[in-house]
Amino acid sequence: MSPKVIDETTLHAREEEIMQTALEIISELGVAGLTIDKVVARLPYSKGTIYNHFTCKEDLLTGLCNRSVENVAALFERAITYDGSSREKMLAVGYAYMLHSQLNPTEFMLVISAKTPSVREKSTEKRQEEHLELENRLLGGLLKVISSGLASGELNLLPHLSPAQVAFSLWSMSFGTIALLHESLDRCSVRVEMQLERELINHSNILLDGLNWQPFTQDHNWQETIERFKKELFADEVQQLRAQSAPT
Amino acid sequence: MSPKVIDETTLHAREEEIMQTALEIISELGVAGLTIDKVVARLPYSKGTIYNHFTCKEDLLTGLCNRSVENVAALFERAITYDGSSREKMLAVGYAYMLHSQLNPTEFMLVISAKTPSVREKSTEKRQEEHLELENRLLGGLLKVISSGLASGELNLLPHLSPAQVAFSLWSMSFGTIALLHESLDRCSVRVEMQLERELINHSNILLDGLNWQPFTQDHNWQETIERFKKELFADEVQQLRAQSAPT
DNA sequence: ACCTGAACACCGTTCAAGT
DNA sequence: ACCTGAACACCGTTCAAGT
Repeated sequence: MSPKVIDETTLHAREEEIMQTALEIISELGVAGLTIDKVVARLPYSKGTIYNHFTCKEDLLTGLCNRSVENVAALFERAITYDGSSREKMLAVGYAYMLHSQLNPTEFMLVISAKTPSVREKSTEKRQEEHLELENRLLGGLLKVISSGLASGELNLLPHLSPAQVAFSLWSMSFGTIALLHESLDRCSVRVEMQLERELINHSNILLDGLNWQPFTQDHNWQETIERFKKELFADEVQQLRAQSAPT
Repeated sequence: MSPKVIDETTLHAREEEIMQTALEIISELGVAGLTIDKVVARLPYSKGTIYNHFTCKEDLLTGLCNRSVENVAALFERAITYDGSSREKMLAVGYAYMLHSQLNPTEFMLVISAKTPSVREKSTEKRQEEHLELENRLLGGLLKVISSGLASGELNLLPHLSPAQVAFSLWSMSFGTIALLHESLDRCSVRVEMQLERELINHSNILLDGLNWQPFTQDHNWQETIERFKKELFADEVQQLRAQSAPT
């Protein structure tokens, strides 16, 4: 009999199905609760088939992580289309990052775990390279906004700072703020009084002032800018977030 | 026969021994490589005894995390004794955090993992409360420096920012920077050109400028301040770091 | 060429038996 | 009162047998 060959798109759809199921399990039971047995139990495939797609559990985690970073990149690319000053665009990117982390708390956690050496070391070379490419895509968006700020004269860098360093400072700040205020992390008494949206905007403004990026915090109505983000860029996401936090 | 009662200090010493062994295993094999079997194999106690000290594996991880935060707190308390301006003291705290993360990369990773819901949920109430206390001790140090900056007039806050928010912005920035440049995390092409010490100082300076904390970056020789940190505050730690990175 | 699931090795946790 | 380690349930991974 002629050996059956499964076409690419079926394979791809199944991979997507496996990842979606794994994500659901992690949302319910945490990363530690993810088990290949449980994935198999929820799908019409056998263990062996899962292992045809992912070489090991960690490879599956890296796959999920990449899927999430891809969604973030798409959101960033939408953010920088905002019709406003370069500093507003930069803030839009930070806001997009925050929205994504709120809408997908499990995925945000996952990206952190997937960077852990124990996960990374076991993942496929292929999926690791894919991850680097995706991160570079993220940074590309930031660098575009930084160049346009420099070109327009709104951003006046101190001489010792490169555009890449500026991008990195913004990334560090956003990541740190979101990670520490992430709902799935412990709250200490100081953190409980913090609201993620408010603090992220505060931190961004402090940093952008420190970078010498005009208009400065006092010279612009940033609350109005945020309102425009919500309407013009992220209407769908904001609605999802409201639906999610509203009690049934 | 009179039942034998084991005295407190012996128990405490053994707990320390268990944690030290667990930390060594994690350094060698990663968090995922930690196994109670492996701990037992390296110590003269049985499985049951380990479970007398820690209710489960996650409780042991939280114990390790707390031990690490305690060391950070001690380092912070040393940092704020620096004989200089309030802004220099603040920078000293950030520098202390960075030094700790470089000297104890495994512990830094561990603190992140221990905040993960899957770990936290299984830990003892007692150890979780201990964790909150320790974090408040950390923040207490920061708040002291902020008050003294406000008192001396070196720090001029915009009206909408509270001292707690300032402390939190500095914490987020340092945490984000260290986490993203941490040796155990993935490097993407932009990150490879970054040096942790240089970037942490850059980021702190940008943030402190943005907070309106004098003297500003251009008005002071910060490299000199760092050199004084190395000599006056952290001579031991800097030496350890050199010994660690020097090839044998 | 691809799928299946029994089989194996390993690990967290418990607890009856010992001192 | 405390320790021990055999025993159990569960999980990641493999691979011989099937289609």
